[in-house]
Amino acid sequence: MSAVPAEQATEPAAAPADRTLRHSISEVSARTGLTTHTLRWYERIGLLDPIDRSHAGRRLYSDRDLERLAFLGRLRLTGMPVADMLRYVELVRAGDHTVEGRRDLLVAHRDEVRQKIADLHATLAVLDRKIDLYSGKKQNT
Amino acid sequence: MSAVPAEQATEPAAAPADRTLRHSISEVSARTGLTTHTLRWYERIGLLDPIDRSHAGRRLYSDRDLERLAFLGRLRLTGMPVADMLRYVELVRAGDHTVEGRRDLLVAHRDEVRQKIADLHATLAVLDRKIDLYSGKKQNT
DNA sequence: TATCGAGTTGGAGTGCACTCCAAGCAAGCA
DNA sequence: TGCTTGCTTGGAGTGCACTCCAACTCGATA
Repeated sequence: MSAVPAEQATEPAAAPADRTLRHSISEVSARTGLTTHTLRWYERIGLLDPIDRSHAGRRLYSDRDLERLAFLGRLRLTGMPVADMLRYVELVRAGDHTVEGRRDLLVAHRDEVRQKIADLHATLAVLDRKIDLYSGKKQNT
Repeated sequence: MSAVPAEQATEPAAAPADRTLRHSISEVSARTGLTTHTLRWYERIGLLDPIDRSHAGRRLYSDRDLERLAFLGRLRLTGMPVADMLRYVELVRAGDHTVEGRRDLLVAHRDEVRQKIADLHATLAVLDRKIDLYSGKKQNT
C-alpha cells in the first residue's frame, strides 16, 4: 500500500470484490503468529499503515495488510531489527523514487541472511560431531 | 575443563607445554569477538569456570578456556539462550553421568538450527524475488 | 436486560543480554 | 617519581522488542 499512488480511504462500489474481505485482529494473530499486542504495537510505531476500523472502532485487516505483514514477518523472523523494517516501510510510503533505497536495504539484509545461513551450517557441523561423540562414547567439554 | 577430573590449579613441571600458554582478556576478546564485558559477565554467571588469575589478579585464559568459549560462542551465535547454555555447562560440570542430558540438549538445539536454516532459505527466496522486481521495474509493497 | 467475549486505548512493566560506571591497583616507561 | 595503560570489582544502567494492565465499549446471546 501507498506505493501504488491514489488509493486512500473510500472506494465504495464497482471494485472487483478482491480486497473486500476483512479480518479481525485475532484472526490475523492466528495467521501470522504475531500476538495481538504485537500487531497493535506495529501499527502504533508506524510499521503498518493505520488499519481500517469497523464503525465500532475494531480493526479490520485487509488481505493487503496480511501480505504486508507476511513480508514484515519474514524480515523480522530472519533478524532484521524493527528500526530497519520501519525504514523500509517509510521508503515504500514515500513513493516510487525510493525503489533504489529499498532494494539496497533488502540486498543488505539478504547478505546478512546468507551470513546467518553460513554460521548456522558451521554450527550444525560442530553439533553433529559433538552429538556423535555423546552418542558413542563418554567425552569431555 | 571439569569434565576431565583432577586438573585444578598448579602443575608445575614436566607438562607437555601444551596448555601452558595464557591469554589476557583483551586477547580473548579479540579472538572470540566477545567484549571484555561479556567475558567477565559469562564468568560471573557461571558460564565459564573461574578463570585463573595472575599474581596481580588478572585473568589468564588457557587454550582450553578458549575452546570452551569457541563452542559457547557458536551456541550463542545460533540463538541458544544464555540460560540454556548455562544448563549445558552445568551438566558438563556435573560429570559423565550427564552425557545423555547434554546430548538431548544439543539435539534440541540442532533441530532449532535446522528450522532457522529453513526459515532463512525461504526468506532468501522472497528477497531474491523482490530484489529482482526492484531492479527491473517499479513495483509496490 | 444482564452479561459475556472480543475488542479498544495510553502508558507502564518485563526479560534478555549485555554494557557501562566509578574507584582502585599493578606494571612498564619517561 | 609520576603518568599511562590495562586490568580489577560490584552494582547500576541500557536497548530492544515486546507484553501486560486497567478501564472502557460494543455486539451478540440467554
